[in-house]
Amino acid sequence: MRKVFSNQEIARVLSEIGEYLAMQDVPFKPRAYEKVAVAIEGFEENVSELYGKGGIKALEEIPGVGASIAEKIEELITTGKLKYYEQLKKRTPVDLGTLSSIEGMGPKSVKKLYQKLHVRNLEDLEKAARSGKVKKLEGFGAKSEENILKGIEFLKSSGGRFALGSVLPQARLLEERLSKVKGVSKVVVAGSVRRWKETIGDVDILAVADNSSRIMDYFVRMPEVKRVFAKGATKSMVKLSSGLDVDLRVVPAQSYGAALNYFTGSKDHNVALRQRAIKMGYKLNEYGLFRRQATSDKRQGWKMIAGRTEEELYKALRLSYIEPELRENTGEIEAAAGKKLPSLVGYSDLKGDLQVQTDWSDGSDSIETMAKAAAARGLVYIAITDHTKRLAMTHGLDEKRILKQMSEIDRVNKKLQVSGIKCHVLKGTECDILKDGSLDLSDEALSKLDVVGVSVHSLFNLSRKEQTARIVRAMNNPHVDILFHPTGRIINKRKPYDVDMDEIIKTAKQTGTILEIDAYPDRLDLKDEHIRKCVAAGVRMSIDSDAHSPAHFPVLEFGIAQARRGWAGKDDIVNTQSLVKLREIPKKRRGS
DNA sequence: GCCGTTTTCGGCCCGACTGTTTTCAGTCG
Repeated sequence: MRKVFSNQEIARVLSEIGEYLAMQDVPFKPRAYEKVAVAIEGFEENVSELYGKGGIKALEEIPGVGASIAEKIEELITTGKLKYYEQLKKRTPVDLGTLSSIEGMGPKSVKKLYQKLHVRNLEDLEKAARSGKVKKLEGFGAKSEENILKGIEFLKSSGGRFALGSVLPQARLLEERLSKVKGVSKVVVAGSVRRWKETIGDVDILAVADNSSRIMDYFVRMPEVKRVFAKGATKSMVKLSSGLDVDLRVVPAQSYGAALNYFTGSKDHNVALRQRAIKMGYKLNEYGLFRRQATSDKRQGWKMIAGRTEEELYKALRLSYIEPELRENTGEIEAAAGKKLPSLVGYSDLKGDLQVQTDWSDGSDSIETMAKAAAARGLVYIAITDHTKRLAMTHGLDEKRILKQMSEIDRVNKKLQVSGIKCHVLKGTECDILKDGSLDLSDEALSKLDVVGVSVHSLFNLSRKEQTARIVRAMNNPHVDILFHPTGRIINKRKPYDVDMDEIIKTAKQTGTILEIDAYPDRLDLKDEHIRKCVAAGVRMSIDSDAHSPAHFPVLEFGIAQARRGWAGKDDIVNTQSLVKLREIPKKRRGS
């Protein structure tokens, strides 16, 4: 059978071609490949299937794909290989993906390190840096060597944990497939995936089956299984070719709830639950909740009183049901005992999206396409928030172009209305915060917009004091509505910049600035503990996709999960509001 | 290598920062 390429795989090949071309100082092409890689990664339809239906013509319809790249995609899909790519790789056979994921390492450095020191992968690089060879290279120095080691350290410290965004699709696929195995009545992904933790160590899957050997056989023989660590009647453990470890456990139906609870965790939550059970004279384990009972021969026995469902388990422990996102033993058990758990924002509560990029800057699609895609997902408004001129590489907008974009938005809104599509497009910006906290667009331009988002994209290394003052000043601009991705972190890649979040939250409260929960799975910024502080302080938040293509809107569920982990209710999130109500918020702040 | 409200050929990829340098290459957004 011919291999069906996922969009991610095609995108990875194209983006590596871009990096190889950048190594050789080829002008313009790297940007073309990089851009098309982003477009394909975010493309809604499977590109292989698209090719199957419409051939090379259909490929050329994809934004950023021209005759040359279409041919390359065709070759990759039909032969499983791409000669052009192989040749480039042969010239510099390195683990490009990993090496360039180190902050500060780009294609030129990778090339030089390979040519001078034969660095092919992370281990080679660490060895070379530790032995002091790197700093002796022309163009490198002590500081660069130190930064490389720091980068490696950071990569390792995020060690072995995968971003939820990459794990969840794999986990859902396994869940779906395992549930089709004969004799299986229930399959559910438990563990940190079910709690929507932002990074995942391994995947725990729970199944109820009348014949455990059948599902276990199927599990260890799946095509993507690279190694089988263990295989038994109730528990098997494997490693997938993606590097992910997956455990499967088969439990009896009457213990399903207790097992689900046990394997969902967190460990701290479970320990606290068991302590509560003991105090009540019970015993709690993965098989159920048990009450002590005298038996006829006077020995102690245990009678199971709950465990078929999680609901009955919590009820028997005299707790309200605790959502998986809250199970971290950070006060949820006490709150559940006192019936004081918050009513969390729901997965279908969002009415709009306040951060969306288009092809006016670094997005891949038009305003109209994005609006239609949002409408198809049930969103009734979106704000177009393209980058501003300071981010020149994204072709950020200046005052002149933003005026032009505003009239384009008017045109699109009219067109949507005529065709009966219920999604209103708001005029917005993702305006750069400059070094001193001033903004990249004039107040006059900002005053014309519906939604002004601001964000930091430069000078991540300012001192805590300077960085905080910079952002606080921006938030004090009366035109500013939202602070986008407030800490700037990229999960597993870049630390948040040093900023006093308590001060930011305080300023948000004073100025009425909304803080964003950027739902993009490698950002998830704000993180859960900040969200909880915002909820406590009465600071309102927005959950935005940061979509750069129509296929990105589904990431909103990650943002909602993050909000739930931060105990946020519907009213804490502004874009659960209707457009009419939403519009009142910024207006109030401007005193009009 | 792509693309067309400024163009089917000639733009696109700017500007700041870091670390290495002493005038600049590499990286990032």
